[in-house]
Amino acid sequence: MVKKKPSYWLMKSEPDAYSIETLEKEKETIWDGIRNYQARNFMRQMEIGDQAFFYHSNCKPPGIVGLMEIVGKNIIDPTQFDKNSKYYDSKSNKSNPRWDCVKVQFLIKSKEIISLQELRSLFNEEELLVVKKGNRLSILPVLEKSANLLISKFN
DNA sequence: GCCAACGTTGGC
DNA sequence: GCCAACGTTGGC
Repeated sequence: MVKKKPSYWLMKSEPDAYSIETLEKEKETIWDGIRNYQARNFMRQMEIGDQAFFYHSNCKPPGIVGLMEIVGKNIIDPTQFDKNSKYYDSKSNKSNPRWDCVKVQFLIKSKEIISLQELRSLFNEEELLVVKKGNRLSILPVLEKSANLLISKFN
């Protein structure tokens, strides 16, 4: 059987909420709390075996800190039904859940953060969407070519 | 369907 | 804290 080439993604998280260090300890997690349709739809496009760069946002400095692998998909986000969660969504219902997510597994941590500033010196907006000013999407696709360059920067 | 008001993200 | 860049909501 021929194995499909993985696609690459970038997933943002504020390190105060969930960091690469936490993922390294826990080994895997479900990427819950996504409440943006475009970001959700990107997760639906992901396939098992795809890889995703872990991006620390809203911190100093922001940037790429590691790499993960997609190990599960179409997972109902449980926080949408949890009234105590900040991600509770009163408009979602269990017979037709609005929010689902993927499960990710820790692969590697970058020796040093690849800061947004450095990313801007390496890529233009087309080569890596996260360098676009004002880009608020928390999940983005990454071109294979850009992914290869990024991975080579990890050591 | 339009659009104003409002909310959120996230860099700086 | 400021603000740019959107996404969402709701009146009409």
